[in-house]
This record gives sequence, C-alpha cells and structure tokens, in this order.
Amino acid sequence: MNQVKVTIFEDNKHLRESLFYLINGTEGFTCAGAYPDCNDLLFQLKKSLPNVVLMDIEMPGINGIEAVKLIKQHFPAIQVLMQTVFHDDNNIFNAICAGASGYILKTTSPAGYVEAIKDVYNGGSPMTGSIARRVLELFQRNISPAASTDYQLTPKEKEILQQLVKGKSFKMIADAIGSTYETVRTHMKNIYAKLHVNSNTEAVSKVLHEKIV
Amino acid sequence: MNQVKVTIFEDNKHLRESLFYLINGTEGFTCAGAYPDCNDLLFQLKKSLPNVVLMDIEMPGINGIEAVKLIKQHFPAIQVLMQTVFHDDNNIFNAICAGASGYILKTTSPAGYVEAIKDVYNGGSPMTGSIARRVLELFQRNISPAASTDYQLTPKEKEILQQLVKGKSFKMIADAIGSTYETVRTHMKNIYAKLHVNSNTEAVSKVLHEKIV
DNA sequence: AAAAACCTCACCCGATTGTGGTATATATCA
DNA sequence: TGATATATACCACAATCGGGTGAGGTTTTT
Repeated sequence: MNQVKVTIFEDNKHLRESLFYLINGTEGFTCAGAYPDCNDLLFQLKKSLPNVVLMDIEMPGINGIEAVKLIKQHFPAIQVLMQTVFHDDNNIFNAICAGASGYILKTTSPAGYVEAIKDVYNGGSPMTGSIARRVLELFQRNISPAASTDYQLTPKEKEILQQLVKGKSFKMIADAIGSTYETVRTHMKNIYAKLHVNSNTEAVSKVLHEKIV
Repeated sequence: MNQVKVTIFEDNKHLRESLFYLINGTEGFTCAGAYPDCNDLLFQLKKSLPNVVLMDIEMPGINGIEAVKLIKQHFPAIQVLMQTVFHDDNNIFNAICAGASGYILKTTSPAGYVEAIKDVYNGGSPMTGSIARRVLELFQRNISPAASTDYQLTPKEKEILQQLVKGKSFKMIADAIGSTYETVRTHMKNIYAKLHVNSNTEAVSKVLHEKIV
C-alpha cells in the first residue's frame, strides 16, 4: 500500500508538531508539511500534493472554511479533514458545505486521529452523530420533499411540464408531444391554475423547487 | 431525565432477546416491545409510542426500508436506528433516504448499541464513515455543484437571475432591484448570450439545474 | 345513462418577451 | 490615456404568452 501523504494546517505550535511526529511515526503515513497558517496554502499544496489535508477551523488569516473552498477549487482530489477544539455545529456544517470530507475534535486520541485520516483517505467521512444528523436532515429534505403538495396534475400536464423545464417553448412542446400549439396552451392554462402561478418561469421554478414531475 | 422508550424489530430471536434484556437492563432505557417482523408495525407503535425504534434492515415480510417509510409517515417524531449484519452501503443509504436517523452494525458491542440509541435519541445520527461520505457527496452536490461552469455573470446579472427564478416578470424585477424595465431587459439579453439560451424558462431551468447564482 | 375527468383544438385581445439596434456614465486596467 | 467591463436607458418590431371563451371527443366513474 502507498504511503498516505498528509499536510497539516494548524496554528497551535504544540499540536502541530505533535501531529507531525504522530503521522510520520505511523506506518503508512507521511507528513508532507505542517504550517501555522494558510497564507501560502495553494503554493504549499502544489509542492507537496498530499492525499489528505488536516485543517484547523479556527485560524488567523484565512480561516479553515475559506481554505477548504480554495483547496476543493484547485485540488478537488485532496480530502480535507477538519479539526476543531469546540463542537461548533454551525462552523463544522459550513466546512462540510464548503467541501470538507469529515471532521474530528482536537480532543481525539492519537489513535483516533490516525483512524480518522485513514477513514478519509479510504473514502469515508468521519464525523460525530450531531453533525451527521444536520447533514441528514438537509439531505432528506433535498431528496424527498416528504409529502410534497399534490397538485393533481394529469399525465399529459406532467409531460408538458417536463418539456417546459427543459426550456422548450409551447411550439416546441407541441411538436415534441405530437399535439397542437393551442392544445399545449390549454394544458398550460390548466397547469397554471393548479399550481397557482401565472407565468412559465414561475411554473418552472415551482416544479424544480418542489420536485414535481 | 425521562426513560428512553425503545421498540425493537429484529427477526433473529437470539439477538432480539439479547437486545431486549440489554435495553431493559440499562438505566434510563425501557424496551417497549420486541417483534420478529413488521406485520403489525403501526399497531404496535401506536400502542407503545417509543422514542426510538431499532430496526433490522433484512427481515421477512415488510423489510426494514419499507418499515422506515411507514414509520416516518405515521410517526415522524420517532427516531429510527437501523441495524444490519452486512456493511451494505446501498441498503443503508436507501434506509437513510427513507428517513432513518442512523445505523449500526450488529457486530457493535452492547455498550456501542446503548451509545448509538442514546445518540439518536439526543438528536444525533450515528453512522460509519463510508455511509457519511455517500450522504455528504450527494449533499454537497445538492448544495454546491463544485466547479460548475463559470458563465462570468456580473453581480447585477446574478441578482436579476435570482429574481427571475422566483418567477418574477421583468417589470417586477425592475421594481425589486430599483431599476428600469428596459435595463432589466438589457441585462437579460446579456444573460441569454452568456448562458447560451434564448428564453426566460430556459434560463431559469439552467440556473436551477446547474445551481448558478 | 348521466356525470365527471381528461385530451383535443380554435379564436381573440392585450401584455410580455425576444431580437437588434443605439447611447451615456463610471470604474478599472493596461 | 485609451481600452474594457459594467450598469444604465431607450426605441421598434415580431414573436410568444396569459386570460378568456367555446366546443368537440374519449374514457372512467357513478
């Protein structure tokens, strides 16, 4: 198995050095660098090209969340593992939205650190239950809007809406479904009434947001 | 602190009874029932109204995923903790989409079981790193499409698009951003050129699909 | 058999939008 | 200082769309 290359960004000197020695002292892991801030973030990453970045959330200058964004923008393959002293859900949640792959508390044991890094490297996402829950809830809301209002759309109406959200005009839709322009318009009128909207944009917006059709 | 009421659905008799005694034997926890299948699921839940349901994924008759759907439909407040023998990502992932709040492997220690139940009850979502990663990836894709094509939209153009996807007409947008109808139209022309579209619906569709703005 | 949904098509009118111009002011950049 | 990007604004014409109305047909339900 290849060596897992890790780069550390952590302002606390003691922890930074401890982690450096921990990682270098663990079989299968190498620490490609340990820095107190993110000022030369991209340059340092370009030089070392690590597999995993261990990133402190609270840092002077560029903070951890901004750093994650930058990293994922320029090196999408690098996995970022956040670490933090506090169990600050919001911050961690933002970090995850920015592209982080997991996070651990600084109170984690050395063995736990290694475990988490390994997990991230192997495609996992270590995180505590409360963060996981927040992600889950937003996720579940995005996947299935639960009992989305039933607008009682007929099959034909749904078919037309599907075409509409593709950006087609009434004329093109008529063509696509083998019908007349006027028929499509009639259906649209009925759709508008059912969705309580009064323009095609509004309809498309509603359909895409509420995952109708 | 209140007693945490747990109901178990698990076809393996040995495990079911072990869990029953484990939970009843742990301070702060009560087992409100332990059943080998989900045939009378809703009736049993209605009777016991547990805080947490421990649900096996693989079961004869109604399987765990269907069961979760039913539970969340009728008792959205009940937290469902899935358990499974295999580390079957897809199944667990489906369970989570169906509304489960976490999951554990059956190889988990008794202490781990109790810990997970407590975590779920307290609003957490225990899960392994690999599941968390799958959720995260889908989640991040829904939140930020990573490096979506950059259309070089100006701030004003983005602002107008934001209004447009709300279903507003050009006139209303002009009003909202304190500008003229004609100005909005000019911006729209530029937007169309940049997005390579030629109708407002197409623009809205593209914006919502690619998470621009 | 009557009623209710659903799909179909057409015409009118006024409002909105698409397209192609032109033009000024500002700010930033080279 | 000239070039570029951005925001602003207006005009005209053709095309499309929203709203209203009416009216055939089928299928399913009652």
